[in-house]
Amino acid sequence: MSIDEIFESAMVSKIFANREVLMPDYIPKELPHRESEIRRVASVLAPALRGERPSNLFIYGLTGTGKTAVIKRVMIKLVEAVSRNSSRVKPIYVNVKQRDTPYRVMVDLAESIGLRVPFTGLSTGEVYSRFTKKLSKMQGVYIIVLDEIDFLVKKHGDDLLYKLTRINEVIENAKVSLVGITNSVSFVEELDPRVKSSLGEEEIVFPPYNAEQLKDILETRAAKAFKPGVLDEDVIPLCAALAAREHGDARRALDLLRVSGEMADRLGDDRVTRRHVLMAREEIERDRVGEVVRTLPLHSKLVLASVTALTMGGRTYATTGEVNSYYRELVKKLGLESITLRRLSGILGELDMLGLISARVISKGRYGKTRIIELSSDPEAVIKALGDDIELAPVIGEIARNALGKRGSMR
DNA sequence: CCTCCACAGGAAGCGCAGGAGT
DNA sequence: ACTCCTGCGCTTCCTGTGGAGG
Repeated sequence: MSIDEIFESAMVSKIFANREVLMPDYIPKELPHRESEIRRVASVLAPALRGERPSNLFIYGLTGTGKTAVIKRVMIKLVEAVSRNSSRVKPIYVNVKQRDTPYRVMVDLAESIGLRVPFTGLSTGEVYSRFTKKLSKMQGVYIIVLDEIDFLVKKHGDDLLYKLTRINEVIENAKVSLVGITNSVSFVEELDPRVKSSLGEEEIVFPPYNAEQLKDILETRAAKAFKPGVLDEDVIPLCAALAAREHGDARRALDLLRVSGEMADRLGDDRVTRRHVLMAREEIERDRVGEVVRTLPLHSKLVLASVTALTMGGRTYATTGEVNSYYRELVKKLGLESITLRRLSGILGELDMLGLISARVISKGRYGKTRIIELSSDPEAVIKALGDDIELAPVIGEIARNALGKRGSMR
């Protein structure tokens, strides 16, 4: 295929009419099965149009239940209403998971009102006071949305949150209300009671979608995204069913549908079939694993490599102690300094949170307490991603060969 | 019923890089 | 040039603990 042909075929898809509609950051006009949530959010924020401060709002719901889409949709509508109305409302959206330190969140907030702040070098307090100073001189209602706020609190406490809930006492003209969005319901219990009561003036819970509802969502999007008649009839139900298994995550369902389409496109097929969905599912998993693994620090990679090596072949799990001794051998081979057991234990916890491994603590009575560690992602994807790190090449090669050997002997 | 293993996981703090202000 | 700030990966020191074996 010539370059021209590649570009040509990339421009005219046989499958997609408008792929954008399936992208994670696309905010649709219609959000099926979220009508009542939209109404509630809108009615909480509506006082902003009269120049009053809306109540602070807390939104709970698992990932992919439409929290972000709903709040963004309402904000868009709010801004539209404002331009007709002449009052001044400014929504500020920060995804805390991507900016997961108090400092970076403050930087985002500051930048959103037109302050220029360095990404390091100042104290958080300094950025905060510049922020309030500027805000004092401004007019209007500011709605600060902190998405996935639990990540910030879990790692750095609720200090910043506490300050933000009290910001109205400090500033003069502008009014600020907060919208907190969280995936974890239990997280609220860990908050300072003052923060809890202030932030939870209004609360809305987003229930997960069931397979039927996911189907509706996929169908409305698919109607815009795909050319007519390219989807096999069992594609959407399959995407919906697979995502419903993952606690009704709409984002996963949409990803699956989009990647299925991309698969068909890439293979030059005219229709999207069940087969493409199954391929898409694997590809998504590989991508996720690859990306997470690649950004890991060196010793985390080594720990992961140890877990992988130990859990391949006959063994299904390893204990912390086993991982530690394997890890120390790897380190020795590479001529590096090893980390302590305490740190290794912490890394295992982190890898667990990232979903690369699954670890649960058990007691073996007389023989102590330990973690039972399993690899919860595709070993080949992990090895491949680890192999991209040149520093690890010598040891990964051996582990990979070992894995292939063991699999071969099992056949 | 008590012990004691093999760790879990909290707390504090260190050294470094990147950067601001003075 | 100097001090002070942050995040990050890490260490040191520590207390806590489920349950098999005595």
